[in-house]
Formats: sequence, C-alpha cells, structure tokens
Amino acid sequence: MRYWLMKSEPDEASIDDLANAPHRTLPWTGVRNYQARNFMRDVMQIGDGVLFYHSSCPEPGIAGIAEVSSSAYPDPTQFDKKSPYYDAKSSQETPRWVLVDVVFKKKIPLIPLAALREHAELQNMRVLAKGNRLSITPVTEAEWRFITKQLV
DNA sequence: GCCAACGTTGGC
DNA sequence: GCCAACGTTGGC
Repeated sequence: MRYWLMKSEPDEASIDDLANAPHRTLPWTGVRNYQARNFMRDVMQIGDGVLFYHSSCPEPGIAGIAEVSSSAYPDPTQFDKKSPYYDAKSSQETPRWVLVDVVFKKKIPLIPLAALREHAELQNMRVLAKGNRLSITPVTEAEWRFITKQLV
C-alpha cells in the first residue's frame, strides 16, 4: 500500500469531473514522462491512496482524495491521431505509454500549495521540491497521514 | 506572459 | 556518451 500525489489540470479533469464520471472513475490519460509512467507501470497497486492535485490553474493545490483502481494498461490516446497525446513513435504491438484508472473517494476543501509549504511535516514532499515537474510523485505514509488527518 | 527548472532530442 | 538546443511544466 503506497500513496501518491497526481497532478491534473482542472480544465481537463477536475475532482468534480472525477466525482461525476461513470463509476466515479477516470483513466489517467496523457502521462508522457518516463518516470511518471514507470511509477504507474512498476510500483502502483490497486488500492493505493491518491492526493488529487489541481495544477496550472488559479488555485493550485490538493482538491480531493482518490484511489488507484486498476493495474497499468496502455493509454489509448497514444494511438489516436486526433488526440494531443498522440505519439507517432508508439505502436499497438509495443505501446510506450500506460495509465491506471483512478476512482473518486472524496472532495476536500482545497489545500493550496502555499498552505502545504507552511508545514514542517511536509518540507520534504517531492511535489514541493524546487523545480519539481513530475505529474506523479510518491507521498510517504507520514505525509499522507498528516495531510488526511490534520489538513482535511 | 514570464521564466526557472527540468526532460528530450539529435549531431558529433 | 556528451552536451547544446529546444520543448514543456507550472507557479507567479
């Protein structure tokens, strides 16, 4: 059982979109970074906890709690020529990109990025590291517990 | 829109 | 394998 922080641009997929999706589940499409892909492919397991983070928006921060609900499988958008995530170098035979399904758990009052930075308990969070751009980062159990028990 | 920081590409 | 150039992320 592990914990993750997963970034999503709310214009594309917000916590409300997840809550309103069929089965309250969305495939985490569009990851095109090898490190993030490898987390999904090699490390994630069904039931892992997810901090749903809104990025590239007026109020970046943690907007909800979700859970990994599938193992990794090929991201169909890589084969779709009309998709912004299309990858001409990938193929059905040897897919380059994978995704997992994520299921909604709950929406929370937004915890802004600036608020996360105020807590000494979170000073080593990967997502807060200078220059971090990874869209999927591991969260320690201590960080998870602090956020879900003290800040929610 | 700016720009720091990082990831990827490709020539050599 | 090196590294310059380019592209992307994402907060502000």
